[in-house]
Amino acid sequence: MPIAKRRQREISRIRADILEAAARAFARAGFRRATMQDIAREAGYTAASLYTYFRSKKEISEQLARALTAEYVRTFAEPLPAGLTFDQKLEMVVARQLEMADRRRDVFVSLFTLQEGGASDDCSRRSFHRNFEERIGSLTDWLRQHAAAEDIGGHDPDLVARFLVGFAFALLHRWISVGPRERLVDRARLILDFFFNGVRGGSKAPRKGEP
Amino acid sequence: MPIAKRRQREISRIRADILEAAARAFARAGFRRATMQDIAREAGYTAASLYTYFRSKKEISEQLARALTAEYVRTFAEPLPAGLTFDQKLEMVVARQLEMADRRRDVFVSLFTLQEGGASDDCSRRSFHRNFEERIGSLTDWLRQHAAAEDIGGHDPDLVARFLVGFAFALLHRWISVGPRERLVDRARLILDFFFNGVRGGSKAPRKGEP
Amino acid sequence: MPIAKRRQREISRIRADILEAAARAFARAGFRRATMQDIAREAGYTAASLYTYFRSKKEISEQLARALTAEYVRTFAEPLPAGLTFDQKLEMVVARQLEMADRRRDVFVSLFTLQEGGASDDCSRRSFHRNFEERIGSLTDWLRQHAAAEDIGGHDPDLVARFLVGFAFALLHRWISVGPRERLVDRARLILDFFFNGVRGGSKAPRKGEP
Amino acid sequence: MPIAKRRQREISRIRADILEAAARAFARAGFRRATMQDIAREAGYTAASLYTYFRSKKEISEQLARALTAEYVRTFAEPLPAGLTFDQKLEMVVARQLEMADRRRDVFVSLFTLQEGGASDDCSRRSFHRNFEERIGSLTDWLRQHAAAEDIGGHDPDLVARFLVGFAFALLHRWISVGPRERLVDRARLILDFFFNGVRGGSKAPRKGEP
DNA sequence: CATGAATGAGCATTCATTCAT
DNA sequence: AATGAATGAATGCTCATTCAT
Repeated sequence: MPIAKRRQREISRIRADILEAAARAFARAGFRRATMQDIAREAGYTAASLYTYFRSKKEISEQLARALTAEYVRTFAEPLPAGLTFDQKLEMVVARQLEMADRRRDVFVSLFTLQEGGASDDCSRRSFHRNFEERIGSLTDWLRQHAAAEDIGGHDPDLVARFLVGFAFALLHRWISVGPRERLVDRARLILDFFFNGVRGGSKAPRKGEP
Repeated sequence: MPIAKRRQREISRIRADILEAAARAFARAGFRRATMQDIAREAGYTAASLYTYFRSKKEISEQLARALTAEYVRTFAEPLPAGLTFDQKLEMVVARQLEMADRRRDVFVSLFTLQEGGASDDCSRRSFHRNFEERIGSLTDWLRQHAAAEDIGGHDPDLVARFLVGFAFALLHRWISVGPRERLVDRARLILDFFFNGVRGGSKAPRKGEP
Repeated sequence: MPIAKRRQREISRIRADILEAAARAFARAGFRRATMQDIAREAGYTAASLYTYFRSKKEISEQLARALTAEYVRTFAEPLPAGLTFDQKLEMVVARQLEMADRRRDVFVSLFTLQEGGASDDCSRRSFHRNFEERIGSLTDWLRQHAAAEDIGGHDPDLVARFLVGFAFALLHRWISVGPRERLVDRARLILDFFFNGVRGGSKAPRKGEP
Repeated sequence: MPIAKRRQREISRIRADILEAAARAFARAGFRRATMQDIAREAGYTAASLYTYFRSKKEISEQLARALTAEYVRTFAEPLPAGLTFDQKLEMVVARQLEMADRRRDVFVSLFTLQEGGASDDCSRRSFHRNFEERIGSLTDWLRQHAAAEDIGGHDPDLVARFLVGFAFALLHRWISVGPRERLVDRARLILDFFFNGVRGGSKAPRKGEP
């Protein structure tokens, strides 16, 4: 039945579209404020139609969080070239993540905004938090696997992971603030420099005035 | 008319109490989900009574944001001992801020959560954002005033400021996640170390395993 | 054109099937709560398909009521053996009706439940009521035709008819309540006894304890 | 605090009013079809206001069913003059019930219509059924207490109770149908006659043509 | 001043119905 | 003929806000 197959694909496609639309709507207005109408409008449907593809607003946000997390985690899962030093590996991973953020702009803002939770009840806050922590956790795991203790100065990998995410948060916010005049991915080296060497760190390259 | 004066003070006191209550309510449930009833219960009033002191929920959130920002800015404004190096000054300022975060825990969570906006309309999002940026701005200004270019490695002060806030975000989130088993302020040195020297930075002191 | 004829029969058959399905769905959930999906599932179709055979949910319920009434009325219309006394005739008719109730259990429950109306507007309530009254009316007519005044103690046939239906209601409800451990038709004699002689009536047969 | 007392009474009064309004609305349109707006309009409030007094539509219907059942049960609970025969006692009880039906007309129709249930889920159907059966049960109990076996011809009291309710159903339906041209309570003797002696029973009084 | 009560504006969700395939 | 998908019209319920007491 290639027709059923096609249908299935079509449905998956539409579900993905709706999730994208939801990401935009959530990014713009937050989870609670974004109404089903908003999401529907963004997706080119009516609110009622969304219920053909998702059982509830809650399910939309959960699946969105899940999808974002999955995409995020995938940046670690994808294999790295053999024979790289830790520093090189980290640079690649950070670059991948920033590239992803560049590519999925609206969606990425949700990542730090979904705090409101995936739904109306308390378990939704948990749901968001769980997802956020899942991301931290996957980065922590990656560090444990690829970094020797001296690579991260003997620090707790969980803390290190959070600092890295903190950098991302900083850049993302700037990006939101000043607009996308620059690609995040171009800042990968900067983050790494900061991360490895600190503000006055070793990068001898002459600094250009930042925009 | 000292009686009018007293009344005025009383009102200011109550307004401050309500803002504190709102901060707790927002921290617990997010801006949208926290109802006027929630705030009122937290403050020991009924919802209707809040309207004696504030015109609307929006005004509450705005004033809260304003108050938080003011308190934050004050950590820069307060005079520093003369004759300190930049590094010492920054450590003091960071310590002050972390101490404030420790002291006003619930309130501080709002700072990163209020993203939902200060009210139902779009201008409220702006309002929150404006406040957030105001904080970045004041830190940037402080850096411009107190840091020579080489103190911050020739980087854009705005970027540096955001990185510092990124550190705070990282720690704060960890703190939310693992619970307040430790005071943030105790991590001031760690942040500074990281900030100045990076993950493998100079602090020769042996690292203890982080909890 | 025997093919058109066959098609016609097929359509009638399907319409009847759908009505049966609707009866089950209505019996289970009430008219309003039973959705077109419910009916369709019960009938082995999709909701959209029902519209091939009926213009609306309202039409379904109306036709169902009509069909039930018709079936009910048929219990009178079918000829009775000649030469019976009124009591014997009534017993036969009552037995026929109870037998019908036994046979079409689900459907029969609707009869007293459809009160909710045949549709969303007021005229549907009328519609149900009209059908209910039509049934009463046909029984009344039957009494007028077959009962001499003294057969029913000089009472108003309409009242007598309602009392008979009241008995049926009583038994039906018991049946719903205690489950179908017994066939209604077995109670025909009981009803007649009650009807003719009252609770302490003449049936000298020793009473067995009821279950 | 007589003021709190008064408030409490006022609230009880309003709650009772709303239940009455709900009874009218349900009687007119059935449980599902009657909207909160309908009830509110009937009660002279807006829909939102009802939520000050009841948590949900479901709670309204449950409390209504409870209240109706309680009022019904009270017709048995109230003491009867000593020294009456069973027949006399039953006549008094039946008269009380019919008088109640006369007095609370709208409410009483609900009694046989609420079938749709007290709410949207299945437990509501149960809820209604439970209430209906509770009424049957209380009548059954009353019969067990006051009727000797020969008083009810050795029949199962549960069955007898249902027959009595069947009579009420019959009259009530007639009443709805032909309008309230007569008071139900005036028919108490008729019911009793029928009940004790059947359609051709002993009452020698000349029958008048029924309206 | 504090509050109980009332309400208008919304919102998530359901469902009968339509229509292109 | 059968259906998956789309949708307008409701509907129960929430909540910020107002107001009389």
